[in-house]
Amino acid sequence: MNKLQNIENLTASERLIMCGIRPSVQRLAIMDYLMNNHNHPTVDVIYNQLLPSIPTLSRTTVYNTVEALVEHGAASALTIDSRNAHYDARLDPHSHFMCNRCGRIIDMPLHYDVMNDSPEPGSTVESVNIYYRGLCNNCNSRQ
Amino acid sequence: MNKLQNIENLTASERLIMCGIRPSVQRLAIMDYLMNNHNHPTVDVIYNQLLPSIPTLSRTTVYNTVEALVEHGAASALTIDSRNAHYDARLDPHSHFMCNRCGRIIDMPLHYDVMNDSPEPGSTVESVNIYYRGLCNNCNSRQ
DNA sequence: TTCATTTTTAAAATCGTTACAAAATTATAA
DNA sequence: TTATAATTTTGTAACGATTTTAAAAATGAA
Repeated sequence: MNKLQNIENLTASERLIMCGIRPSVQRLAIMDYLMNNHNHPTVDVIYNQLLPSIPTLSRTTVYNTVEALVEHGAASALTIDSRNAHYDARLDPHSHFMCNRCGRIIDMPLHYDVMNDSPEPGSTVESVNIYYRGLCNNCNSRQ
Repeated sequence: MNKLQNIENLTASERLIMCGIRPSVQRLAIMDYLMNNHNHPTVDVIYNQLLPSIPTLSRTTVYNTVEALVEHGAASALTIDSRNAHYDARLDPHSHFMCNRCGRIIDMPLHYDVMNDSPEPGSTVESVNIYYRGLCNNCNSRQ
């Protein structure tokens, strides 16, 4: 629902409520993790990171929650990695780079006005993703 | 290997050879299908389309072949669809739109000089994909 | 032809994700 | 509060795309 201007400054709880998602212990933990770790985690990473603090957590809950977050505009799903989905709580326009060697995903600034493009008259663009691939600095310097 | 200028004008056989892939009946059929059908097919679509003419064809062969095509630069893989990979034999710079309702993938012109962007000093960009998502004209007009 | 190499094939295994139903939790209303 | 309904979480099973594996078939070289 990303309507208000500074949704980026809200707490996890506030963002959930603003997006129409009822907060629960699990949803708060997942939203909070995503907002404080801009590492574009997979479901499995989120699950394993939160397991110590929520020992009863189920993988299904993580799947359900990230699906709800994306559906309600509280986060977005990246398809840059064909193996599995990555999730991102940054809501401002930006793009992504994935290193072909180490798999790390790096945020990049977005220089283009991509939202105004359209494939054919009568179509409507709802979202745009720019995915760069290559070798990151680390992997490049290790020859 | 996409080095020569008009690789787009070559036959399937010529493109395979130029990319260092030994032509076989199956590889030729797959390369030819991709070059003549710009519908961004999945492995399953390719498999089912070619099965009538190559009744012994195996899905594994299609997987192996598209992997080789991508690896050697004779085609590219699209990760726009989280369900499964789509393949594209168009080698000139362009971007893609996927309709959220019907799933159709439409080619779009590329207006930006994305290959010159870089995530961090010392990194190298090997490929860029721009993925638009929304509703196509067809699906929009059906309310 | 014979032998080595490459390619194809089919079946099984893997793995991310989804479906499902029961258990637990939370909200509502008497 | 207590009873009841609705929502959420959980664990297991199912699913489906992809990968692995090993054997069979095809190809190339000598």
